[in-house]
Amino acid sequence: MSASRTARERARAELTREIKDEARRQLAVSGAQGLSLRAVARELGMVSSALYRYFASRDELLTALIIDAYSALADEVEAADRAAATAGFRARWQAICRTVRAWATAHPHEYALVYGSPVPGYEAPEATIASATRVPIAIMAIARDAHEAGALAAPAHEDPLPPVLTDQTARIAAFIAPDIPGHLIVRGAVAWTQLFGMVTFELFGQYANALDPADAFFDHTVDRMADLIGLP
Amino acid sequence: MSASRTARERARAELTREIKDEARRQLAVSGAQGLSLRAVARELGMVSSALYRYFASRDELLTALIIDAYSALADEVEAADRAAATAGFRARWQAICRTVRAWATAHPHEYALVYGSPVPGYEAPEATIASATRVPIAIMAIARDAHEAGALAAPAHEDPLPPVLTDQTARIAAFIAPDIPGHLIVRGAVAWTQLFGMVTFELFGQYANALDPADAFFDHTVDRMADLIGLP
DNA sequence: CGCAAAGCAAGAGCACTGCTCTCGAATTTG
DNA sequence: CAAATTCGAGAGCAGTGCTCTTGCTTTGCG
Repeated sequence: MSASRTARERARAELTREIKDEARRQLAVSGAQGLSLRAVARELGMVSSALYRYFASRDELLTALIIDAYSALADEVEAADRAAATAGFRARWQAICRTVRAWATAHPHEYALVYGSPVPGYEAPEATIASATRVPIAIMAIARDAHEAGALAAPAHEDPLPPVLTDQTARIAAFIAPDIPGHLIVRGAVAWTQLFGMVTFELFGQYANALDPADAFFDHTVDRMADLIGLP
Repeated sequence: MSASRTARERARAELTREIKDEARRQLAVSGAQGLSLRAVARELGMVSSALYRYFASRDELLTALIIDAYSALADEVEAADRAAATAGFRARWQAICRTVRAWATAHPHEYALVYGSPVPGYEAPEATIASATRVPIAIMAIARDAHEAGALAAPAHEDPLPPVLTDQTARIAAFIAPDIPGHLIVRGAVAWTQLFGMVTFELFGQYANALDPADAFFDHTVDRMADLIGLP
């Protein structure tokens, strides 16, 4: 039954994996532009048309790679967060930042695939969202934990948020912990944006000839953002 | 002389412009992926090989479009900065931010071309740098002007910078005004990164279903960054 | 003015791409 | 065992970037 089903299905699952692996390999070499279905098939010793039994189109293959990339990054980020759990809130935030940057540096083309320009004219399918939100959720979770522990420093400046932002942060808070104040969500979003803004700028060359190498600026700003959130 | 030279050269310049215009039009519709030399040539009523007299390759056409995009954005940003000159330092910063966001929203594919993933495996040629630095320079100039006017609020936190960062900020300051303190350059770079991080996240869909529409978050964070720099 | 030199568009052609369709062979299911 | 499904192979279509050769036009110099 399950063994008989695996006969074909297992071969299918394995080939699907091999296709993605080979595609990832090509991606790392030539980027999303250079990803050729025919080349993938050639490398796997099959003919190009056979590949369409596994992925209906090039875009579908890319979507699969996008989901995998989001998941791979989130796996590492969550693991780093857990590993730093006992070292304090600021250490968790620093661990997440370092992990994001290291992963992006190690897999620049995969990073570009998910955080760079959307590749064709296609919309990111719903399936990518769940994986994409894991990193910002991990960041917000630090803010929540610090808030619940009463460890957050008093913010410098607390004007009331505009109504739209109050609604949006409340809806976000509902996913993390309902009692997080809106201001804290906003500060988390700023830190999240700053983190990926830095990694993107560094990877895409905007810091060239000025803040490159960006290690010092990165570490300094990570601490700045921890201050902004109010982490001890 | 100059009139005879224009006979051919003017035709050449005009055709070069028409090619770029048509390419920009295609870019706006189908993105960088969909930019086809053959389609551009077809639309202009010429044969594809003739196009190679004007641009040696597709990448060279893209590079030309990149430089134009940087310049177009910088033109608008500098104009907005000048227009807000009398309204104060914070108003200048806000004007720049609004202009960047508006331009990016109006020209998403051109924005993606310059601030998204580097398109092929190609390095941004030196020629792009001059145009690319105009926006960050405009931002740093606000910090410089506010500093020289003695209008900056005292920063919250002033640990000495690490040596690498001191060197880098000193080298940047040399292009703006030598007496700007390193901390101020760093804060300007944070604000600059945040600005483009927000625009990129918004345009590429990372705020979808959470901070979208991002108007309120954007305006709020712009003010937050003005606070960070210390603008009155 | 006339003629060589340079600039130009056109066309054919190469090697490649994503994708479709059909056809036999293998495998799973009833 | 037979029917139904799944699969790989191959041919083929329309399109791509890019090269090279062939003539024509414009330019600049003697």
